[in-house]
Amino acid sequence: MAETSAKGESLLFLTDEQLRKGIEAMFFAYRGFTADPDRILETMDYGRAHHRAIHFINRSPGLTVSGLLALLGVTKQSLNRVLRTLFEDGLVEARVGKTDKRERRLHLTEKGAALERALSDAQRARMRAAYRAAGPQAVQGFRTVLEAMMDPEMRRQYLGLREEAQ
Amino acid sequence: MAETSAKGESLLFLTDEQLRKGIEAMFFAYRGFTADPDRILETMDYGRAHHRAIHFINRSPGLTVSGLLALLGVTKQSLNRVLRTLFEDGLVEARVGKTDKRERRLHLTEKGAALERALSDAQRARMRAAYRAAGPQAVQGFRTVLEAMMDPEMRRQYLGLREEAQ
DNA sequence: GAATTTACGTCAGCCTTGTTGACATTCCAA
DNA sequence: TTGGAATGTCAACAAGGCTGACGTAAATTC
Repeated sequence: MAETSAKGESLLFLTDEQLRKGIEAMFFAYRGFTADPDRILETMDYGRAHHRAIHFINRSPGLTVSGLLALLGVTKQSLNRVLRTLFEDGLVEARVGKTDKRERRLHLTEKGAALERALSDAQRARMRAAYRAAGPQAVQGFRTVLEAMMDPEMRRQYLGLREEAQ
Repeated sequence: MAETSAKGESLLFLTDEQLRKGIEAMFFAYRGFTADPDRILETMDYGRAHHRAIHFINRSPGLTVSGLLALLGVTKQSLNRVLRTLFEDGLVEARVGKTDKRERRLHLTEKGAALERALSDAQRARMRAAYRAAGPQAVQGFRTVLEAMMDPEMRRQYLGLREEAQ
């Protein structure tokens, strides 16, 4: 992949110092990345874990619990604690699977969708500003490097998004 | 900034869908980013918080506690718990400041430096593989977008690295 | 039709890492 | 000399990870 650019021209970008800069960039940028939604969440009684669940349920309506578990990479006990509060507060609802009645298909309620919008609007605003400042070429590179940094299994999840909703 | 590229050519990279992909890329990539050091840390009795402290002390020997506090963005009580175990285990040592004797200048011991090397070797290996696969142009874009995504204060910290050691 | 496996929930307990609040010490600087 | 900065520390609490064990209903397999 990335056969395009002059890859062999110079390996200066692979020095330990360059890599360290990249590592710190990830650290600091991730803080910015989560800062805006975190501010919204803390006014309610939610945390980042709730945000992640809401995000993926919104992205793939009808997602099963085990599907969500695989995406988030946590234990079911941990996820359940979060899901329970989302059910109780009426942000998420579970519908029994049509073909397999053991499954619980997760959907956002109107209220849940509203929160999702608030959270992702905030997060997208920052992302949009960063993208705009950096330009399309940089965005392309950004995505390429991030994708290469994922574990293979996560990369599958990331790339195979479209076909795993119901 | 980034006056270089054809910025006005097309704004397709700013669609909500593109932004959502970017958001998920950050999420999944960050998991990969921390996975290797995490594996090493959990064999010892340490966590990610220890890693972060060790990283920044290594980068800026002689860093003060409050300097580290600012970099990490946590409370002193939280940091202190971590620092204490690092002192006890002989990975970090504190030297009283020369000019200001209230300050405790933090340094890695040989043992601490060894752990730092192990952790950053693991993390750099993944970063290097990603960089190599993506190519220098992509790496440039990656860094540009991440930098734009940081909070201004964090960007200062990130860019002003070199001059804050003792 | 019985046995097993799968999907899910739940109880209990533990750990790390974050938080707030309060208080003490030391030392620099005005 | 006095205020404030740099630091440590005690206590208590919360979020959100984890493991282990157990239960139930539905699907699947033998």
